[in-house]
Amino acid sequence: MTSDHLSRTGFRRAALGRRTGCNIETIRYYENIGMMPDPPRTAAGYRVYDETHVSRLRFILRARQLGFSIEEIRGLLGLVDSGSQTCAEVKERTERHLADVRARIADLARIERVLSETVTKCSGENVPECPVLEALTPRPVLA
Amino acid sequence: MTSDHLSRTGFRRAALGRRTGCNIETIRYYENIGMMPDPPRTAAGYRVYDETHVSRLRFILRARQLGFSIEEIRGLLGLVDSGSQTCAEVKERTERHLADVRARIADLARIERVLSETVTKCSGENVPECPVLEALTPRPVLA
DNA sequence: CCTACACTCTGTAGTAGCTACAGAGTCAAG
DNA sequence: CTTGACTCTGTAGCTACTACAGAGTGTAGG
Repeated sequence: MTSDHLSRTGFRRAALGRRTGCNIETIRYYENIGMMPDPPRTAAGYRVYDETHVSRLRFILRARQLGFSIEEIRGLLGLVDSGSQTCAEVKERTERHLADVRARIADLARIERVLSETVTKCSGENVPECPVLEALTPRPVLA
Repeated sequence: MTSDHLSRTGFRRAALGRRTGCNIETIRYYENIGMMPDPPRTAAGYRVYDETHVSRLRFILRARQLGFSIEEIRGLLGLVDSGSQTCAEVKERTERHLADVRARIADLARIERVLSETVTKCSGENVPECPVLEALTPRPVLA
């Protein structure tokens, strides 16, 4: 690695992955779908990253950790990139996402309740009859 | 539709879909991946279903509603099909799945907490500064 | 100078669980 | 004999990655 090819602060994909905890294939994926900018290249075609890429990737990763979809993140990044973001707009988007998260929790909580209630009815013995299987086997409509 | 081709109780894909609330493409998908048996066919190649298919499909759909994965359902069906199911075995599998559901709830609850706490800090005004964006923008390590 | 090794490049395929479509065939009723 | 509703098949699309093959690059050690 010569300092001709990588500027004093530049580094490559593996280093970006190491600094952010991101899989290096994922970095390329984010570039392909336009979430990360196409970085400059060395003469040999190697990507060269700097601190701006670290920041942007961390933003994306943190948003993913908070359950934002790629499209939601793309929207947030678009606002920030254009400098047109306002707290009002971001708050609204976050509240929409939050509603979605709460809906998913409600779904899972319903599942959790049914499963845990059913499982308590299980004898846990070596018999073929099982309340779980009965719950999965809908009874005839008229019986 | 002649009664030569469809036995007295037989019906086709759209009818099976209607009776179970299942998308007809999904039925074919379950057959392709071996969750549903290949049904008999008419001379023209049309699938012919009966009540056994209704039961099995309802089992699958109900299990999906309870969050079981296709592979988990395949396992349960395998037990039932071989007649070797015991309450002990089914209970164990259900508890493993339940643990998974609870882990997913915990993940989402953590997300919900962070998002809702952050959103309460939002002024919601037409200013560019936003606590949500700050939460997504990791501060420098030494500052 | 050569080789070994670590890294990078690209395109592509696989994961889960469906869902949808194109283009062809079938069947019964009007 | 046409219309319309159904069916058939293979295949592609969706989300968000992850992994691999096969080729190229750059550097350190011998």
